Amino acid sequence: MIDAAGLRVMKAIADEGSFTGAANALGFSQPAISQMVRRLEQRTGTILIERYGRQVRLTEAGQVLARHAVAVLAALDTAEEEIAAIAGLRAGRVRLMAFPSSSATLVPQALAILKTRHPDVSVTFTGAEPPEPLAALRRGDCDLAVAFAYEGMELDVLEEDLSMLVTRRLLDDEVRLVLPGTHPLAGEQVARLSDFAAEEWIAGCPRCRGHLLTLCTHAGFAPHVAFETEDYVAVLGLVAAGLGVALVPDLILRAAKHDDVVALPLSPASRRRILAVTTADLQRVPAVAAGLDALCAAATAYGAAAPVPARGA
Amino acid sequence: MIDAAGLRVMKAIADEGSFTGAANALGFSQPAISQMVRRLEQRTGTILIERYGRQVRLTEAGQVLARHAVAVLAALDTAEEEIAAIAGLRAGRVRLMAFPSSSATLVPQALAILKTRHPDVSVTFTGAEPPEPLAALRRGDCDLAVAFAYEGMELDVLEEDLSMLVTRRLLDDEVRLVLPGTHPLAGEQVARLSDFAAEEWIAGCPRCRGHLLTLCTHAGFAPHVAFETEDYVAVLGLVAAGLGVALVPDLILRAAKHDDVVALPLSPASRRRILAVTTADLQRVPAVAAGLDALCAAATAYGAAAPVPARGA
DNA sequence: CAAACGCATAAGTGACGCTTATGCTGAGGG
DNA sequence: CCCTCAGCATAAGCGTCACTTATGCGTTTG
Repeated sequence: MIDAAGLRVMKAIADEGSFTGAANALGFSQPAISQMVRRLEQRTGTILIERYGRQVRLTEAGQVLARHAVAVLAALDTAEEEIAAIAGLRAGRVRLMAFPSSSATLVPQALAILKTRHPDVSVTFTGAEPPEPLAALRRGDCDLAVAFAYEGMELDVLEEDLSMLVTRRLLDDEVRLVLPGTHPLAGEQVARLSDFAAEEWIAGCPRCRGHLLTLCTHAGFAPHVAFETEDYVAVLGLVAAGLGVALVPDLILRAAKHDDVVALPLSPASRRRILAVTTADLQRVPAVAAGLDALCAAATAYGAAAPVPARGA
Repeated sequence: MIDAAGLRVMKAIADEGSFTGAANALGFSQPAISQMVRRLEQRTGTILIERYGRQVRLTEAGQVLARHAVAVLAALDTAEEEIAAIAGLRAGRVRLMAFPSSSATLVPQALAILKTRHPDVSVTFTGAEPPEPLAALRRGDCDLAVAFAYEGMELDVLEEDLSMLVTRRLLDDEVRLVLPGTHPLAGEQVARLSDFAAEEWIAGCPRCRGHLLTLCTHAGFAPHVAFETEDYVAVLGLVAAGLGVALVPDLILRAAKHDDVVALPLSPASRRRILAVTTADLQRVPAVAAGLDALCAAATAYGAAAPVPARGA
């Protein structure tokens, strides 16, 4: 019934004291104001303006409208400003979720970059096991997720479902074989899996374990998995203690170094692909896009840096 | 940029959880909602709604809009309600002004009627000498005025300027000659002015004095005005004390009776016309119209009542 | 796997609201 | 006292905005 335009007109008339003045102030022609007022009057069924001679005055009802106009227009302006702030990255929010082992390296770097670039964007981060980040993304509880996928897996059923989501490739994380420094093959340049068929194996997260099994199957043996833990620091500790060997992604090795272990590139090489995931719509939200960019920047920084040497520093 | 309709749509989507639900709630078709959202999004330059599969969710910006929507729409509703209250006489204001001698009789009666009929309409009354009520009306400081005009005056210059104002005739107030009860002519049925050419005269307000002079001129003499006061109680007191005679309107005699005086009808009769005055626009304001009606009702009540008897009760 | 549900898109159309042009009336000045 | 200016009202014209119906495509559900 009453719209913002009408209120704006009433306020302009109250401020300017005339239809012509209001028209100039609002960038309309004078008849436009006349018509607007008439429409308002017949919509409200009340006379809003008293025409006396060639001056106009607001009636009580007109003053009511003009008074409410300031509140309504102010609220509208506030809303617009908040929207503009979100659009201009002077505000806004990104809710990031990632698998735990990314939390040590890539994510902190990305968060730091984002904070530097856009200090007013608020970021929340939650580490969670797959497929929780993507589930949260689908539920709307998260704006941006970091996921990974082992490449070369024949069975896509093991991969997470990426339908209706958009991904951005962050970096290819080379998987290395970690063995004790005292191991006979610790001096090699590369590691062939078949040479370790008789070893005891230490497996990481469920999907990493699946990847291990797949690779070993290709190499012609079934690994004997002696230990299983999602804590990669523990994995390295176990290896250092000589309790077995493990496949560990390079990204983790950079964060969790261990002096007593050696990490050899695999031959043939195997990588896991690390992806940023969001939805098509959220991708266009400035704060999310900024978060995405920050992740990419952090990833390229890692990619540019030399991979860890085979022998622990 | 953002209008009330857009906010209403955003709020409806937030409440209903779907475009279709919002469309039903607002009485629109579903594509109308789609288009509105798209328009809002390209106007704000921000994505407001995240379409995931066949469900829709508000983005942060969308939530901002929905949140402000409740405030803005509530303010709009409040404004509409206030206007409706004014239109429905559940609120509103009448600022009444009248010449002092009306304050004792007509105006209190009218105010009582108005208060009974519309208890929620707020009335303010100010007594003021002419032409102040009409000046206030022109300035916009008053909504309704009570004025009077002596009829039969050749010179309209003495009357108040009624241009650009609308009037409503309330009642014709007969002017009587007031003389002491002990006066030789106190027993007559009517009074001929020429019989009082030698009397001392007591005059009322300036315009009443003008009227007196006009009437006496017609009667062929120039009155000797011994006293002048705007206080009609004082006039009656002076007459009762035998200090002179006076012309006093019937309306005043009803309020200010005095046992020791006699009020005779004039021959030929003379009346002053009492008018309600307002502007064409204010006439259409419900509260003003109600005030006008109340004045008319009070006036007809007075007209119906028998005029005061010649001899004081 | 089929049906249903929900949003997006396209085309059409009606009406709402702004513009220019003009008239009328009151206010101010010569 | 008349003339001119200023300001609101009205009329006619027209462009555009927004809502409608019809349809398609995708996802979800039985």
